[in-house]
Amino acid sequence: MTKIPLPGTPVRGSKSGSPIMALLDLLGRRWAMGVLWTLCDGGVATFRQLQERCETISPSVLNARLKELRAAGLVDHNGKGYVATDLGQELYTHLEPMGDWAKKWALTLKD
Amino acid sequence: MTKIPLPGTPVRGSKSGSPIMALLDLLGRRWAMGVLWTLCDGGVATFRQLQERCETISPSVLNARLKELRAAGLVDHNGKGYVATDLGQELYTHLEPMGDWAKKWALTLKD
DNA sequence: TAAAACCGCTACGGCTATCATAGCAATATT
DNA sequence: AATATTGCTATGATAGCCGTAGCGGTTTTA
Repeated sequence: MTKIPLPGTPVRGSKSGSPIMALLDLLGRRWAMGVLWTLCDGGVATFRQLQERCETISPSVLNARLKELRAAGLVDHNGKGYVATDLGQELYTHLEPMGDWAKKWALTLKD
Repeated sequence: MTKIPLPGTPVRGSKSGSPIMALLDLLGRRWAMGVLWTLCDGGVATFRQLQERCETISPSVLNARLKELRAAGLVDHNGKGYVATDLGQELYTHLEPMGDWAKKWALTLKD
């Protein structure tokens, strides 16, 4: 079982666990942002639906990321499936503009 | 040598390499956002200065991330040291608000 | 009521990424 | 000529990730 990075506990880049470093540690794991993105972008989803939406994620990693995101209060599981919490949605509003930025980025790289 | 995720090439979560998935793959690597953050937040830095600022990053990983970020056009090296490009700075403007958000997040988790 | 499908996972073995530490060749400084 | 600084690279250990298979439980279908 992996250690879950939370503010106030030692994380990568900050022994005291500064909030931003804890966040970057949390999100800087394979599929962490992808799962949050997929969940916010597509709405409620069961474990297996999430798996499908992510196309190539393995269940063990999906499970690990979900545990972390839940512990961080970004994702929750109501009886029906996994959902982003208000906190998670709020973080997503910062993530979302990166979608448009990425398109521009793709064009820039063509030259 | 690791494959560098760029839009248009197969990446995690998208075989066609959709821009956002390429970006999430690029940034979803250990220290990727941390390096960009540290560089933008603290200004130009030599390899070793970056290493110090990141506190616990190993030179091999720093080197790997720098290669990727340079290939992605987010970071560059002028004779003096490493710098974020205009593109990199622009992406950072989307990253930066997460700093404040993270502080709020830290408070929320205390309850 | 029995079969089929779906639920959230977990186990496994193999590969890749990351880690900390040491050190090297080249240039700049003293 | 010696020292310090530059950007890395080598190494060997550990942790993370991958794909596949499948389990025990609930819900839906025939």
